[in-house]
Amino acid sequence: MFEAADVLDELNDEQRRAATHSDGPLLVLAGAGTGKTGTLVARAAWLRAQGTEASRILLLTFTRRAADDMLARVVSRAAAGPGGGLGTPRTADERICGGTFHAIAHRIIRAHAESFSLPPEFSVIDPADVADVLDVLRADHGLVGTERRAPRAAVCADIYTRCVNTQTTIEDVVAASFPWCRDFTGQLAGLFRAYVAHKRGHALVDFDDLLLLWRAALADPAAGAALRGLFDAVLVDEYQDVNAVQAEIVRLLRPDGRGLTCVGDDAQAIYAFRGADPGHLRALAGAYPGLNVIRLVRNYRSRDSVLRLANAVRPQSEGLELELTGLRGAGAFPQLVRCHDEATQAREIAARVLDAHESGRQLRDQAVLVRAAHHSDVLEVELSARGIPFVKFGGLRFTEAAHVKDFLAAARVVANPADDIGWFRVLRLHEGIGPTHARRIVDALRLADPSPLERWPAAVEAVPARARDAVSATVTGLIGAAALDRTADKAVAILAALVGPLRARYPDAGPRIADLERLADAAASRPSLHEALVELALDPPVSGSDLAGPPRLDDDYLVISTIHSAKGLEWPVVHLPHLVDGAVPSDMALSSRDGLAEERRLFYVAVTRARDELYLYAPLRLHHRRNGRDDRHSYAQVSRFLDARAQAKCEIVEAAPRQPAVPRVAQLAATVDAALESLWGAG
DNA sequence: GGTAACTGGGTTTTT
DNA sequence: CCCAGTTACC
Repeated sequence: MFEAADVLDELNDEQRRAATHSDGPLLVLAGAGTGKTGTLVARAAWLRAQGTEASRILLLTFTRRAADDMLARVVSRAAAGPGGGLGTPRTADERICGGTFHAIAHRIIRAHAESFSLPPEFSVIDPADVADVLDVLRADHGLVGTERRAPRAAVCADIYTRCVNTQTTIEDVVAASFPWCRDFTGQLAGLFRAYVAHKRGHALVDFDDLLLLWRAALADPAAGAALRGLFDAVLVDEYQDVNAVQAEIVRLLRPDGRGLTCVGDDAQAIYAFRGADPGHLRALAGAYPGLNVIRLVRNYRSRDSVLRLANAVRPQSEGLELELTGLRGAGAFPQLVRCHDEATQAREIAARVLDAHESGRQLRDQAVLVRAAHHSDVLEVELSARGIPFVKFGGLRFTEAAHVKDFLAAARVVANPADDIGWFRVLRLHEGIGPTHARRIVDALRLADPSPLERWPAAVEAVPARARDAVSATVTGLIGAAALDRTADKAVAILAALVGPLRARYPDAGPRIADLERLADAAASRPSLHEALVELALDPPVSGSDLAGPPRLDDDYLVISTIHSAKGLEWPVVHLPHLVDGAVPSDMALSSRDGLAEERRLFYVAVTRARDELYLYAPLRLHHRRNGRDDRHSYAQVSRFLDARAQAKCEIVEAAPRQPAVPRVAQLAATVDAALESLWGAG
C-alpha cells in the first residue's frame, strides 16, 4: 500500500539513518534548516512501511500548525505519491495521532473523563481565566494591597504555573524569579490550595491540569498500562522546549525507550519563560543508557552568508556542539542597517521590502520578525501609508478581544453551568452589575450544587432592579441555548442572547457582533460546543483575519510575526528590526544570565529563518513616552549579540534621517499665540 | 454601598 | 491598548 523507498531516496545519509533507526531510543540533534521535519515525516512513513498502524504512532509537536503540516505530508506520500495530495485523510486508520501535548492530553482526558472521575462537561480555562479566578480568591488570602503591595492576580497566576511546570516549590520559584513577592509566600500557598479546590468544585481544568492529568493517568498502575498501550511509537518534535511535566509524560509513555524518537536543538530553546528547560534534552542520555544520537548539520535552507552569521551568533553548549554547513551557495552578505531612529528604520524596511518585491519576490516571501509585538507599531503605520498589505502573527490574539471573551464565557456557561468565571463575566457585561452584584448572583445560583440553571428564578432576586430585565433576558436566552441539541443552533442562540448587552456595552458593537457571527459559524462546524471551545482556547486563531475564511490564492501580503511565532518557519527574505540592547535582548532579560542566554538563542532562531536575504536594523535613537518633556528619547547600542565578530559577517549601512524639506522656524507657536491674543481684545 | 467615569502610568515571548 | 486608583454619582 505504501512505498517507503520514495521517501528515503530524498534523504541524505544521516537523515536516512534517523528515519530507519530500528527500535531503541533515538535522539536526533537537528540544527536549524537541516530537514528535521522531512526526517520525522520519513520516519513515520518508514514505521508504517514496517507494519506499524498509523493510529498507533503518536506525534507530539509544539504547535498545532506543525502537527497539521507533518500529518498532511505523511498522508500525501501514502495516499497520492510524492508531491501530490492536498487533502487531509478521512479514514481513521490512515491517520497518525498528532498534536500538541496539550491537545493530545485533552483528547485523552475528554475521551476518558469518567474513568478519571471528571465531570464530562468540564470547561478548559485559559490563563486569563485563571487570573480571574485568582483575583476573586485573592481577597480571602491576605493578598489585597493594603499596607504593602501584594502581587497582582496575573503575577499569582505566573507563579502558580511556574511551580507546576518546573515542579518546583513556591519558596524556590519566588526566590529565583519573583523575589519581590517573598513576603507573600505563605499567602500564595493558601491561595493556590484554594484555587485547586475551586477548580475541582466548578469543573474547571486549566492548561497545566491537562498535562498533570495525563501524567497522573499514565503513572497509575492500571490506567497507565492501557494508555501506554495505545501507541507503538512516540515521536517528539522540539524536545528542547518541553517542561518537567512533559518530559515525564514522555518517560511514562516509553519507559524503556523502545519506539521513542526525540528531535531537538538546544540552541533553539526559547520557552524557558513558561517552564521549558533544554536540560531535559541533555538528560535524555542519562535517562536512556542505550540512547542513539544522530546529528543533522547539513543545512538545506540558507545561503552560506546567512549561515556564517548564524554560526557566529549561535551559543556554545557543552556536549551538543553543532556547526551548520551550507549547500545552497554563497549568497549576499547580511546587511546591518544602522538607522538614526525608529521612523528611519520603518522607512528603510519598507524600501527594502519594495525593492525585493520589484525584483520579483512576492510579499509573502518576506517576513519582518520582532521580539515583542509592539515593536512593529511604527512600521505598521508606514506600511499602511505606502499601501503595502501585511498580516501580523503572534502578539495580541483574537480570543483576547473583550467581546470574544464575552462570547466564550457565555458559551462556557451553556456547556458547563458550574463555570462561575463564565457566569461572572456574562453578568458583568450588563450595565449596573459590578463585581459585588455579580458575586451575589453567582452565590445565589449555588453553582457547586447540581442543576444551578433551575435556580435562576430565585437568583434573579439578587439582580438590582434597574438591571433585572436585561439580565433576565440574557440568562433566559442562555438557558434556552443549553436546551438545544445541535452545536450550530446553540452557537446562534448564545450570540442572540448576547446581542443586547453587547450593543449597550460597546459603542462599536456592529463590527464586534460581525466578528462573533463568524466565530459562531466556526464553532458550528465542530461536533460539540465543548470541542469548539477547547480548540479555541488551545489553538486560538492567530490573527483577526483567520476567521475571515481562507485567504485567496492571489492575495499577497507581507508577514509580520514575533520571533517566537516564527519558530520552524522560513522565508526567502527576512527583516529583523530593533536589534538594539533593551529590545533584542529584551530589557526584561538583561539582569539574569539565563535570561540573556535565552535571548541569544532567540536571536539565533530569528537569523536562521532566512533563506536568501537577511536585513538587520538597529534604530539608534529611541523615543519614550515620559511625563517630563526633556526625556523624549534615549540613545541605544547595537545589540550585544552583534559583536565585532558577528558584524564582520555583515555589510554595514548607515541610514540617515530624511532631511526636512522645510527650513526650521523658531518660536512658531509664540507667533500663533500672539496672533490669538488679538482675538481676546485688550483687557 | 456599589458602580461608572476619568486619569495617569505601563507594556515580552505562548500552550 | 489595559490596568489600578481615584472621584463623583445612584
